[in-house]
This record gives sequence, structure tokens and C-alpha cells, in this order.
Amino acid sequence: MRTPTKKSTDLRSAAHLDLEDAFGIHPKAIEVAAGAHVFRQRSATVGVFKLLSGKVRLVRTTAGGEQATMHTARPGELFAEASLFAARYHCDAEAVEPSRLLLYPKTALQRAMQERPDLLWAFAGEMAHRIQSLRSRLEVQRTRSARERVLQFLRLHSDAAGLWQQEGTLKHLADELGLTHESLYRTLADLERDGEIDRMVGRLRLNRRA
Amino acid sequence: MRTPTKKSTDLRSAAHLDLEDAFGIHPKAIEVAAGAHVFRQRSATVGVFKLLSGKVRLVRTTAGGEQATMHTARPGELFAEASLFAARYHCDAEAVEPSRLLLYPKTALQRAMQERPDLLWAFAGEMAHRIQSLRSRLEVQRTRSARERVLQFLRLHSDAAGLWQQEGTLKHLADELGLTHESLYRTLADLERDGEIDRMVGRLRLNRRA
DNA sequence: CGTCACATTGATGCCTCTCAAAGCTTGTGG
DNA sequence: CCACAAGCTTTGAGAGGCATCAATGTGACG
Repeated sequence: MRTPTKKSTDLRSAAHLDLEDAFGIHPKAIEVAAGAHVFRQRSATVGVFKLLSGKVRLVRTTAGGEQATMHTARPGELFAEASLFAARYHCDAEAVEPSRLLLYPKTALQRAMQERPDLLWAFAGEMAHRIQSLRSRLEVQRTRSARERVLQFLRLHSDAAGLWQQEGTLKHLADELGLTHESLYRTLADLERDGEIDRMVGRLRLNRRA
Repeated sequence: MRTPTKKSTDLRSAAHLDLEDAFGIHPKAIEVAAGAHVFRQRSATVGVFKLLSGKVRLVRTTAGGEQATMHTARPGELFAEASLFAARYHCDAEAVEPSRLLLYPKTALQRAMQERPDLLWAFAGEMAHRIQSLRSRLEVQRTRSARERVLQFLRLHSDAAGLWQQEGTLKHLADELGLTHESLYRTLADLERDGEIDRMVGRLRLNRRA
């Protein structure tokens, strides 16, 4: 039997693991129409999903029939990780737009992780990383001021030179920041006028001041 | 050698595991004064912390010397989980108030999880749960309206009867919701006047409408 | 009985949302 | 090659809502 990993340093390279590569698991491609459900509350868990394109809402329906959105998954995102640890889903997953996803079967993942604790370790590391990321996003959202929110975001996501590579549109950034796109455009214009940032095509630079 | 857990159902009871109980690890009690640092960016990771009382800020200092708060830990909270998977901290932990904490040594946790993959499994499950929780908090914070924010929170956290047991003060709730306490008080008063909720000492009830 | 923190309500101003319109870029089809 | 459509980007005007400052009430605790 394979021994568990001995040193944590062995595992650091797996910080951003790819389930498919690391686990040798072949996911199942799934397409759903807008309004269709990927899974339902209380149905048996089948696995972890990765959203390739589209938009999927995770909604819990309360006893009174009201709906509370728990999360809105964005392309590239993994969701329903907790299904590995529970027998049933505890929310609905509803496609808001026509969406393509990958399903990583629970049984295959569980078997792989039982046989190879180092994979489980890598998976746990990935989740720890995601917790950090979520917490910092939460911290950014605590700020009311659009200006501070944008600056905080850039401080967290720019490299040593202050550069931030834009992925997707500014509308998407506005969405991630929890701002309307109008506010974001205005704020960026203000920041540039004040010399706090420079705007280039597809990237931003955060200017440091003494 | 102990075999890894065979069925996921075996592990569901460990959804909220207590590191000390489950791992048989004795944490080290630590006290820090306001302004003192629990650990520093780039210093070697020593373990996971649990905040008992006080307040601790996790701050990343950028190349330009600016500070970006990544997270503010609250009493009862576990933080620096990622230290298990990394050799060095990548942010500062600074006590904002005089604080008491527990340190769960990294080496002991790693050894325990290497010897008993079921503990690692439980730990991973706990983190998956926390990811869910963080995502739903993020979703609540996306809402601008104080009214909707409070209602969303109650829908997510009330039981089948619509009851929510208050823990701590309403000021703390306001903080969690990202509102000022004045706004929260006003919003609660409005909701009660409109019949959406009932207020009792130490609890709230969310009223359902047909 | 005094202090301290929480709870509550009032008045005011600013900031972001909202609605609106126009410029700009890209892609598509005739 | 041009015309048109669609989506992103940008700026404008107005309004509503939450933060802020302020004051008072209330309860716990020594």
C-alpha cells in the first residue's frame, strides 16, 4: 500500500490541482438548458461539478417556499465539493443560462482519495486555498466605498510591479466586485485622473506612492 | 495500518470536527497584546490557530508598502488552515485587540492526518462546509438593500419554523451582515412593522406568507 | 448608584444605484 | 466592402438608501 505523503513540501506543487490530471478521472460532459436543474435538494449526491460556460445558481428553498440563493457559480469554477462528504444535496442547482459542465463522479473521486491519501491531501490544500480566497473577497466586499473596493482588489491581485492582467470584460470585474459596471467605469476614471492607477488595454497598473 | 474510511456515511458525523478531540492534539495557549503580531509574512508556518477572544487581522503588505486586509478573524474562528500546506505564511497576523488563541502545531496535525486518513477526510469535509458557508455569506453581501440582506440571512439561518437563535449581540450581527448597527436596528423595526418578522428576546422569527 | 456597552431613534448628506443615451469595437452577412 | 447588430464602454442626471453624527433609553454589573 502506498504510504501517505511524508512532507508537506512534497505537496506544495499541487496547490492548484486539476482533478482530471491528478486523479486520472474522466469527467462526464453535461449540457443543460436555461432553467433546467443540474441537481435537486435532497437528491442523492453524484459528484462534483465544474462549470465550463454559462451560469448556475445554487438555491435553497425554505420550508415557507421562499428561495435563498447560496451561490452563483461562474465559468471555470468548481462547485458542490461538499457532495463528496454528504449523501444528499441540500440545495438546488439551477442553470440560469444555457450551461456546459463537467461532472466528476463521487465514487471515482472517493476511491482515488482512499487509495492515495496524497491526493486527498492535495484536494484539502486546494480547498484551504479557496477558503483564503473567499475570505479576502468577503473582506473586499465589506468596504462600502467603490474606490476603496477597487484599490483593495488591485492590491490583492496585482503583481510586484502593480500590474493586473484583465481577464474577461470590465463588466465581469464589476460583477465580482459587487458594483454596477457604471460605478466601476466612473471609479476607474477617477482613479486614473488622480494618478492612483494607469489604464492600458487589457491591464491596469496600481501606482505606489511614497 | 488503519484503513481509510470505506463509506462517506461513516464520516458525516464529523461534519463539525473539533481538532482537539478528534486528533488528540493538545494546542498551545497564546496571548497577544493589541498591536502584536501572531505571525509574519514569510516566516515559517507553525500551525493552525483558533481565536478564542479578541480580534486578529490577516494583512498582506504589498511591494509598495500598502496594506490589504485579507481577513479579520472573529472569536471562535479557525484561521491559517493553509499553513498546513505551505512552508511559509504569506500574510501578517496582527492582533487588533488583546487576544487569546490556541495554536494547533502543524507537525502534530500533519502526523495525525498521515496516520489516519479518516481524520484528513473529516478535515477536508469541514473545509468543504466552510467554503459553502463563505459563499453564502458572499451572496448575502452582494445585495445592496439592507432589508433583503437581513431577509436572505434569516432564510439561510432560520430553522424549519423560521426561528433564528441570536448568538452574541445585534451589533455583531450587523457586523457580519456588513451593515452599521443603526441600519440593522432600523431594518429590523421596519420588518417587524411590516409583519415580515417577529422579534423576541434573543431570537427572531421569519414569517412566511402564502 | 454609577459606569459601560448595547439598543433605539432622529436628522442630514453623500454615494452608489438606476435609467438613459451615445460612442466604440467586433463580428456577420449581403 | 459596407451595413447592421450586438455587446462593451463611457458619461450624464436624478433619486433613494445607507452611513454618519448625535442623543437618549436600557440593562448588566460592580
